[in-house]
Amino acid sequence: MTSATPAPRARNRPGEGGRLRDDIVDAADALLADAGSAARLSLRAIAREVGITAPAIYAHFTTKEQLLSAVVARRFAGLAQALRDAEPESAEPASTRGPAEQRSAAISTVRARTRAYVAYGLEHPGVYAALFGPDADHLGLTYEGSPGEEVFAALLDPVSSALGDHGDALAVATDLWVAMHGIVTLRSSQRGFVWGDLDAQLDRFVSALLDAPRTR
Amino acid sequence: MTSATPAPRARNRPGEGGRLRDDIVDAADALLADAGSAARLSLRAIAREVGITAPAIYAHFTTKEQLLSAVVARRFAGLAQALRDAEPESAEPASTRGPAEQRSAAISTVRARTRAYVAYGLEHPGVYAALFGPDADHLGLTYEGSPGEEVFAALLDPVSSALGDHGDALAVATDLWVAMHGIVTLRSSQRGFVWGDLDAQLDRFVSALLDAPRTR
DNA sequence: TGTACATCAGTGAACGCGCGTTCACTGATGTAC
DNA sequence: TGTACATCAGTGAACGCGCGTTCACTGATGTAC
Repeated sequence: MTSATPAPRARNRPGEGGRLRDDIVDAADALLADAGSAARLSLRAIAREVGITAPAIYAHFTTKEQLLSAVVARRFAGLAQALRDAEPESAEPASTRGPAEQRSAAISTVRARTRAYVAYGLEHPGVYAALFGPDADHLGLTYEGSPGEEVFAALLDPVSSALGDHGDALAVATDLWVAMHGIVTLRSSQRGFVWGDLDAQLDRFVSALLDAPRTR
Repeated sequence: MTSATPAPRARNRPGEGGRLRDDIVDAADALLADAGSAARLSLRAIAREVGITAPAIYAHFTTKEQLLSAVVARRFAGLAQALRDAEPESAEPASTRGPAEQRSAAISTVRARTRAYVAYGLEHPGVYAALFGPDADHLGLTYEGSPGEEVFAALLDPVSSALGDHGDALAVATDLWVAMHGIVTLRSSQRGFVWGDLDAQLDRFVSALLDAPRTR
């Protein structure tokens, strides 16, 4: 990770300057993962991490904000992928399913994705804060609509499957998002509090909000 | 509130320098309420707001952190008081109550206090972030235990009354806190999201977590 | 009622810091002859 | 195989900024005689 003495960087060959761009984003991402928040992330620190002087960054990003946007966009995509990749522990074959089995499979997917979301947030609070924290909207991110939309969709889909016509899937998914966000940020900032078991807490929310029996 | 041209301040008389201390805390509090976060709050800005030079602050606070702690401590007390003051809309006389009435009264208190908490947070996101945000623990606040403890107690008490022996009051109160925190912070930072009705959302959480019938 | 004095609330200049950003430049590399 | 040259990735110095904090001081006030 970060070394006290920055490694001097071998200069790229002409035509390969683009490589530096990736290295810069990588370094910014690594620092963001270590540091507490995007606000504490300075261009100069990123340059130090890469082994470069700060002005060299301007060949690839016209502004600090633009660089941060690149980092955050990549992380958003990564989080959405992590949710989609999260599989329920005991996935059964999709065939020979009645409606009840389908509902319970969808609930398992919800559980798996909420666990993935919370794990992602708790592992790197600084990254999470950059995505969903107080200054998230100042980063100039412009997806279609809200930047968290792809992530939210990965939650809304299985909730819809689980509820079918019986319930307001949008409201339930929103409530789940709120609960997960609360878990990640409060557990990160209130280290002194006596938090119970994480999975049990998540499970309480999923069960209560989806009217499902608890698994633990 | 803040004026562009700071009002020149009349010098306190000898022996009355202590007055400045209160004015400084008031100004810092006002700026915190306006600004987004404590990190953006500078000693010099506070001094400007009071109509004083920055070094004058050091007569009353040895450090910026100590000043912020004073502000935050006062706000914590204010939030706890706001919760305790929150009364259910239709409070009935305490006499002639059976167990069922007592439970429903306790649930009403829970509803009232959660509404008060969320209202407090949404009205002043900067203040709220200073109390419960990512950097809250760096403020050097030392109550007995965690600084939010008095606030948490104001929530735990009615939850305990509502549940009696049937349920884990600590877990439910914790979940409610998490949900409220999620509501406040996500609604503050994700302004672009289509949030539904606030009271309805809060109500869903209270009902789901306390196994109570929904009121709306 | 008048003067000398001590108190002390608050000032003004200065410090060193890290920041984002600009600018003119250097010097290793690949290419053309 | 050797030399001149153009490219361009990255450097180094400098800018103005606001910050927290320090220090020696000023000058209005209340008090003692």
